[in-house]
Amino acid sequence: MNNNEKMAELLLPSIDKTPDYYENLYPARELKEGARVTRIAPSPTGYLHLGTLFAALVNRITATSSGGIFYTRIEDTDKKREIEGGIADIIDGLGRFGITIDEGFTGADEQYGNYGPYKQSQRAEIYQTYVKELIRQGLAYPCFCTAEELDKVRKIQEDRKIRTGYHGEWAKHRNITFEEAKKLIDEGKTYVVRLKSPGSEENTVVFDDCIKGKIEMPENDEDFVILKSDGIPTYHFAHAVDDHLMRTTHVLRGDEWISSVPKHIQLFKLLGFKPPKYGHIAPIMKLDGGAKRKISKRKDPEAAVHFFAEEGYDSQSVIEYLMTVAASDFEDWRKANPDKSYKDFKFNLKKMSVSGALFDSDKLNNVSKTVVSSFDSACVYDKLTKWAKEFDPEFCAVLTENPEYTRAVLSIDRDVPKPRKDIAKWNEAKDYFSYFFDSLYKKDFSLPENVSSADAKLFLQKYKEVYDPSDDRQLWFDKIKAIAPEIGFASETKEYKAEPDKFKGHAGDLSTVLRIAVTGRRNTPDLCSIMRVLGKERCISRIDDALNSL
RNA sequence: GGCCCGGUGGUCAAGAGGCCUAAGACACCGCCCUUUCACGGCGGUAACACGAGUUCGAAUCUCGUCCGGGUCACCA
Repeated sequence: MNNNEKMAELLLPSIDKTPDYYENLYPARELKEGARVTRIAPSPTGYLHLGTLFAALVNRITATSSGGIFYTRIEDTDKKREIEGGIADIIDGLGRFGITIDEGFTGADEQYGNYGPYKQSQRAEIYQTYVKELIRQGLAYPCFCTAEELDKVRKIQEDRKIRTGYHGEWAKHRNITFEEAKKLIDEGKTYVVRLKSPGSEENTVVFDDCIKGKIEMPENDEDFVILKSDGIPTYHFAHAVDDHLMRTTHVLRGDEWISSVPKHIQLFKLLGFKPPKYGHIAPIMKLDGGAKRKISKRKDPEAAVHFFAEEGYDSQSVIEYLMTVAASDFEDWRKANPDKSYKDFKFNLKKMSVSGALFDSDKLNNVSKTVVSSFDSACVYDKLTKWAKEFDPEFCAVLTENPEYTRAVLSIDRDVPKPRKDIAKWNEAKDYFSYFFDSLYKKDFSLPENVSSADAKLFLQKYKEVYDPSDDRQLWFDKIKAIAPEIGFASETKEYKAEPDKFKGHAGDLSTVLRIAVTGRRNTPDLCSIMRVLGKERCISRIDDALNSL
């Protein structure tokens, strides 16, 4: 045994497998030419974040459109930051947004597939096998520096204004001998394993990013940590081993990773792996004061995807919005294919924005109105009551008290060829539909400026006499038109516009009076339909109420 | 500070040396349609960060300046 081999045995005595074992265990995937294998590798340190959802979407659609595989892997190598229920929240969250998972974690405790386990804490032995091999080849070594020592070194480097980090002559244990290591271990000292980087800052590494294009950076010369003192690898090392063994073809991740690519490429090379294609996704930004910054879990409510559920955005709306952010040509496609699933869109990573886009809630609302307008009333009933049940139980009780009635309310101007685009999120619904429910109804009889209270009363009086709930839309309005001239209003808007001085207003103003009397507001969907749903009794009583109050 | 990346209307963006007198979408404004509102249709305000250079010609290529973002852990 040479010294490297002795070192390997000293540090990882219990590892008895070799990389070959795993290479055979996880053979190349049999997929058709061009199929892309992608993944999302969240760490369960918090709840599902907008950025994670966005990355998942991009990975998902990249796999889908190439006939490939999209899988999930849990990166739980940092036990200190892990939170309870984190995995479930992330995986279930993706499910709620319709992101299907082909392989890997499909639930908090469920994993599926031939390339597992898909949780890094269950893969310690695999990583250690590869670390052992690196040590054997003299490409990794133990480092016994404490955090304090490392701090001190960095201070010195800062003072001397030289590049900080554990590299070159600053790599204290780079050439540690077997005997020295053994002595320190026998003394009970803890250590990490570092890569013995053969790189030099003088060299440049070039890679072609699927999203950002060609990027050049200095080669990595830092002896970064690959195995932490607890025997668990760092992200960098786990990424190389996992994405190789799981046969990932495209690593599409947040662009905060871009600066570590030289490390990763070096690792792949040293381990004898073929590097995947990288694509670095620009973050979704937010305006804070005057400054643009990455949307943050801690500061921004909309960073946690849960926020959208609370607001009552349909998951489709959020996905649709995210697609417009992901692909600059998506909106044109959508216009041409209004009824297709976004999954049929030919997604091209090259069309992705290179720099971060500001989160635009106006745009989200606009997109969402279109999405919601495509739902029929039965669908809206289900979605709305489901939302209300969780976030506004009182409203839910009101909605479900008489389901047939609520369905009729929801179908107004909806189950028609050109449905209204008026609701973006369910938390707007309570106010929007309030006048249909006596317990929520708030009367407000403020009249338009050109209608006197006397004329309004006169009109309502006359209208009551001819009101018939069975009238169709045409007849309904004809009756209002018929009354108009009797109180000095024009029957036709054109008439009024032609000679405004001859009239007090037009029939439209009178319909507004009726609208105010019946619904307490000036703007509503089609009043005739509303009155029909409201029923004669309620309409008459509200008109009477208005008559008394005006 | 070092290293990366990026700067086109308020926002998202098309744009690959002449097709740019710079698309489209959201927001905003006006008009039309109209029982109100919304939808829809038509129109409008509004942008190539700055300075040099290359070129017959630059939003597009080069350099510099400025500004913004990311990253420099036993975190991912």
